[in-house]
Amino acid sequence: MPELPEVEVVRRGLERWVAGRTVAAVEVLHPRAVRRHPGGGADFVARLTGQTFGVAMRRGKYLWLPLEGRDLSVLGHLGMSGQLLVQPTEAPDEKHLRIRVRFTDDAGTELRFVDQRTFGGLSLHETAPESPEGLPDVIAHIARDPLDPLFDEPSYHLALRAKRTTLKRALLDQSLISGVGNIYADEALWRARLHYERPTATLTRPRSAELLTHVREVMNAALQVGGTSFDSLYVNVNGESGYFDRSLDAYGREDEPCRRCGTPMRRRPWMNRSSYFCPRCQRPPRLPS
DNA sequence: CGTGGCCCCTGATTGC
DNA sequence: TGCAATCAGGGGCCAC
Repeated sequence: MPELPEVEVVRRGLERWVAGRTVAAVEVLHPRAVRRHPGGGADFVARLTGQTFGVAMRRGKYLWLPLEGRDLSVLGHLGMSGQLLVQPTEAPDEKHLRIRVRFTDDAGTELRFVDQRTFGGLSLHETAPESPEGLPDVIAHIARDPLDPLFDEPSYHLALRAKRTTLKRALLDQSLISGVGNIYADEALWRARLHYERPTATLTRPRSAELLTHVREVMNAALQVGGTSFDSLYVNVNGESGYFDRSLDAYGREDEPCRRCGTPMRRRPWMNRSSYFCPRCQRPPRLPS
């Protein structure tokens, strides 16, 4: 499933294959794929047709395509199963094709949003006031991600200290730090030898800095692997193909030996999903609240 | 207002 | 073998 590294690969693909192209026609094949668009499918089509895409931007797991000469962007989120593909116009429709964007040029390709589970979608939004990056207004509350050079580390630490919540919740809270999902949260916590239920307020400054380093390292490692395939015509690698699977140390490794100490890894139900951890390397907090 | 929990969706997998 | 239950999980939304 796409987290920050996968979305960045998609962004690079869009920058290469879609920037500067003008929209000739738009088809919305499933209403849920545009549910975040305030005016619905017909309005999405009407307002996007004739516009020209600028260079794709990304923050966390969101990406957006600015429209040239407008304070307006197409905002995209891949959800669990979304893909943005640049396909030859004659390629057969994917089973879960939700949105198609045709262009006025003769490059012979079109942009397709394919999404089996329809957790993701596209929508048009105004640019947030005074945002140099052209951030869409509806994601103005999303924090910068750990790979953003302007990520504010001292503020992040202070926010962690002030919260009355636990570590993994904080890692998944997109208003504190964006781009971290369930998989990379478990990976970073394992690398930092921290338990997912540890209260954030107990983290010292060096400890939170260390955690952040591990978050960045695991994301950069995934990005390196994912970055190998964006030469192709496809804008993204398949988020479900699992190219990073072999490199995972925690996620999905229930009962398998911890790669540090050999203790069987554990899985715990957590917020309708799972947390994987080493019971020896990642000791639970003394007073779980 | 901060925090935690529920639920949207579809296909693969598991269990009886 | 077939059908139902379970699981996957990002994030909006709502209740407390």
